[in-house]
Amino acid sequence: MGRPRRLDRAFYARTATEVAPELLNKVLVTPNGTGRIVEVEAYEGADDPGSHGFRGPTPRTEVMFGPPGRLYVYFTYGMHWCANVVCAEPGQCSAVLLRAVEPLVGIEAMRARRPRAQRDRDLTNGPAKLCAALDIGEADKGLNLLRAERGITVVDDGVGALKRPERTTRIGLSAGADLRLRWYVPDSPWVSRR
DNA sequence: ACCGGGATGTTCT
DNA sequence: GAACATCCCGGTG
Repeated sequence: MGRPRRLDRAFYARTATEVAPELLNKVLVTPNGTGRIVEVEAYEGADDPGSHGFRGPTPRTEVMFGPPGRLYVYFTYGMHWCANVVCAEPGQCSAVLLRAVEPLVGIEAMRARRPRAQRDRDLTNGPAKLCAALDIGEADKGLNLLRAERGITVVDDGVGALKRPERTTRIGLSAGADLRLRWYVPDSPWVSRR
């Protein structure tokens, strides 16, 4: 296992549907902690009624239409931040929602930022939970993962891709609920749900 | 275990 | 005014 390597532009410059399963087992790095990605969902553009970009770019979603390797961060339900990795070439809409990570570094600080979590497995097993645990929010909108802007990036630490990731429909949608664009690490206790 | 509802504010119709 | 890529809590079985 070599030194951790930052994911590059070529990795992200494909459709989210291609990138998403390959993001499993990669490591999300922030100044506030790190976690292994164990659950993701792909969101495409015009073909995907579940995507925020389905009806074209808006001030909120323009990051998803921009260059790959940026962070699309959005605010939802009046309370929660969620984070996506932007994929594909500029002009296309494609992004991968980070739904769950396994804490690796900084778990004590994550406990402090998630005081309601009774068990460690509840710290980061949801898209808004992991953003709270790692303090990802408004300030991180559009940041460049390729340059580790604000200290945030995704690295490959050599663990390797999953041979057989579990694949299901996405969670929490009405439109596009039939598309099977969710992947997770089988048997991981850190996944949001089975 | 499952289920229902409240919190909370931005975005879009 | 409705919907929302969510989370948390309190009910019941």
